[in-house]
Amino acid sequence: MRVALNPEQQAAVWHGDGPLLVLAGAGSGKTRVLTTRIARLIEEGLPPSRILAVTFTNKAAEVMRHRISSLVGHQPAGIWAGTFHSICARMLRIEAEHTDRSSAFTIYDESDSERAIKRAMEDADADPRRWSARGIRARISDAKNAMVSPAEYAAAAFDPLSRVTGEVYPAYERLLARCNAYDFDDLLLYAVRLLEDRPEVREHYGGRFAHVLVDEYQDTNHAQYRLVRALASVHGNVCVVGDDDQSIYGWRGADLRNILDFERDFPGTAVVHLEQNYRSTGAILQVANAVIARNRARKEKKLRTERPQGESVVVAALRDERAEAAWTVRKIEQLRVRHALGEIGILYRTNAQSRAYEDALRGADMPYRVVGGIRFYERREVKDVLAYLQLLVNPSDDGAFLRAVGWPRRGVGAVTLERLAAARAAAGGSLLDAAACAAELEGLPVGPARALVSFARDAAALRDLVSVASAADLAEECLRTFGLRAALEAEEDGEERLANVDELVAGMAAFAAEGAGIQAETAGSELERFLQHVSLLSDVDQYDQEEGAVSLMTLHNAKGMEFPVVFIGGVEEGLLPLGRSAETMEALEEERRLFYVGLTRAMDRLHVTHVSRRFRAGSAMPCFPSSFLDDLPEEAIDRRLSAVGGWRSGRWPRPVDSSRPGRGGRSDGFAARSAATRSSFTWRRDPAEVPESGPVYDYSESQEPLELLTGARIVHPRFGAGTVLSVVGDGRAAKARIEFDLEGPKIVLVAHAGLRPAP
DNA sequence: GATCGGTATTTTTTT
DNA sequence: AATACCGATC
Repeated sequence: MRVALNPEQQAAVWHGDGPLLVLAGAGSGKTRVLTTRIARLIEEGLPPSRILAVTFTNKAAEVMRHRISSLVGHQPAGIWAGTFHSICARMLRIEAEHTDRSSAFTIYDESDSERAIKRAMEDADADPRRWSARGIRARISDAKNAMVSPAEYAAAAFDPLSRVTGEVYPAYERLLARCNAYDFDDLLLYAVRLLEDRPEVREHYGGRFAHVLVDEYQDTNHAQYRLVRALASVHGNVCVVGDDDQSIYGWRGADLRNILDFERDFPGTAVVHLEQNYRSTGAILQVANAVIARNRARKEKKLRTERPQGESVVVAALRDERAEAAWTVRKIEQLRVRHALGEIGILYRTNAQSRAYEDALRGADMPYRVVGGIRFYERREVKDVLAYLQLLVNPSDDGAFLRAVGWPRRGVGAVTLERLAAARAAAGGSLLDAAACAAELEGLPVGPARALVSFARDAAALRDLVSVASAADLAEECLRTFGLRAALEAEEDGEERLANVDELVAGMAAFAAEGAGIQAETAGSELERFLQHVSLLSDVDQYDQEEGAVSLMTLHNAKGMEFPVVFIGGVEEGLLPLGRSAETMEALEEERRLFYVGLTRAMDRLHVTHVSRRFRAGSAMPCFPSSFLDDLPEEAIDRRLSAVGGWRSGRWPRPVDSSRPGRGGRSDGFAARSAATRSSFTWRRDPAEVPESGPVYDYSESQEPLELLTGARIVHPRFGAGTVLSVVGDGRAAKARIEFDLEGPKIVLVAHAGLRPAP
């Protein structure tokens, strides 16, 4: 094994038994350390099956397996490598007999879960008008990630929402158990329970895995921490790798304390710091370091690079998102001589931002790939087909039943389903069972009863084939038997949907051909394995970096990647940091880390853009440069100003941030331009400046933020013309009190009102 | 019981 | 802008 490693990396690779914490800065070669360490263990004779490697995506696990095999010269057969979720799912399948679910369980994604919550709310008599299923789902998810049981939750619930949640939570749990289903959070939760409550299971896995290695440890939540702790309790050989500066999943329950307290939780921990960056130029790193240095909650460190200073980081101010996208594409065209398109990444905060880029790229005939957005497996038609298949594998799955029975239309509507649910409540069993006996149900008209019985009969017949037929054949059979193909053909935009369904079937065939997911330990039908496989796929897992295509993705999805050329768009107050996150320090710092993650993806060239106006939620919003841009070291950046956008003076007006003292504040919500204490820059005319096209609405003239000051004349789409009386709050929360000429005084939410300046 | 059309509500980020 | 939900009509 010959790999060039620096002394710190070597220390991590050669560290023997006992806990190891690797604090690895961006681009410091942490994946390399992890794979080399595993390769070393294997070369020393440890069977791969005794290693557990947790990665953040399935893709990362795949890459890791590949690298290990090229290091040791053979496939690391039997190694457990995957995400927390897929590893837990696997464990729950194997150990199904120790749980109250069978190994054919369904995995509910967020939308399945929300539907189930709605049904649980009915069971718990929670008023659906008063409480949103979405909100309750989020609460329950938080509780599960923190490993709070329904009883514990209810006991601590005092405010009204918590009380309702406390009632829905147990009903939801019963419903999931009845459906033989787990939601995403359950996979972690129940796996931990299995390990913590069953000594024989814990000893089995603890003994089996001689080494546990976890990547991206800064993004683990409490349940994941407990899982690591339980597995490591037997041998203590746990190696975690992470960077507190790259923790970006706090909103999903990730707890920074896991990494900050690691040394305390695992006594005798050896710590290795990797601060040598091998990825980025000096300028890029200088900018990134300056940005992250502003965070208070972090372990002090400074990444260094031996690479040359390189090109300055370009900061460009553009007029709107179209100009931003056009500018980006122009730049890419210039860079194309030196860089393959596959070396270029465009990153942004929200998926909605991809649209402008896609339009511009398409217009320029430039190939691109978008990671994320509307996911393939979340498309309506794909989910519909999956529901049928799910029902074959797991007939207890009421969610799948409801989805399947509702499409295509077969004369079974809400009323019939209501009666069916009532019958089931009395008799027990699943909705599918109840449907099979629908003929005996009193008060049910013949039509619906017949439809239900025949549906159940078809499902039972197909179910008999599950153990013998291939997944793809079963899918085809489903499409035919239930008339799905015919229904899609009859739909107006059915062609595309049909194509997606065909792609799904092709995917099943490919899955079988690759033998993917075939694990000696996980028996079960091919269909069963396929379904569990796809429900845990992430966007990134389906992403194949292509030589000839630009990559577009959110900053979150870009974690762990690198590109020679990076563009980060929409670096504006309210978008990055997003929404109200500037209001609390924790949220603001997480947004800053997200920006930092984006900056550190770049190897050679980095571009940051912001605009002065952007369409959001249907209306044009004024935009100001992100406060994150305040900290950029002038000597490492190159400012560009397009003539059709940006701010002409070297001063940036922006909404007053009341949480930051020292800025001039006005009660009306906006800083006067003269009060903005920005330093002056020299703006350069940008060579790639975008020519005007089409009618241009010169925003900077007609609707500067000052226009929203008291006395400004505006036009509201519904209420017509009016005069601004006052403005309270800022960003998305800004509310304006406006005296309308015809309707009198009203308070409107600026973000939603779609106000225009009066002509 | 289905379908259509209106209105209300909504947007982070993802396993 | 896009979707979900609700109510009215067929």
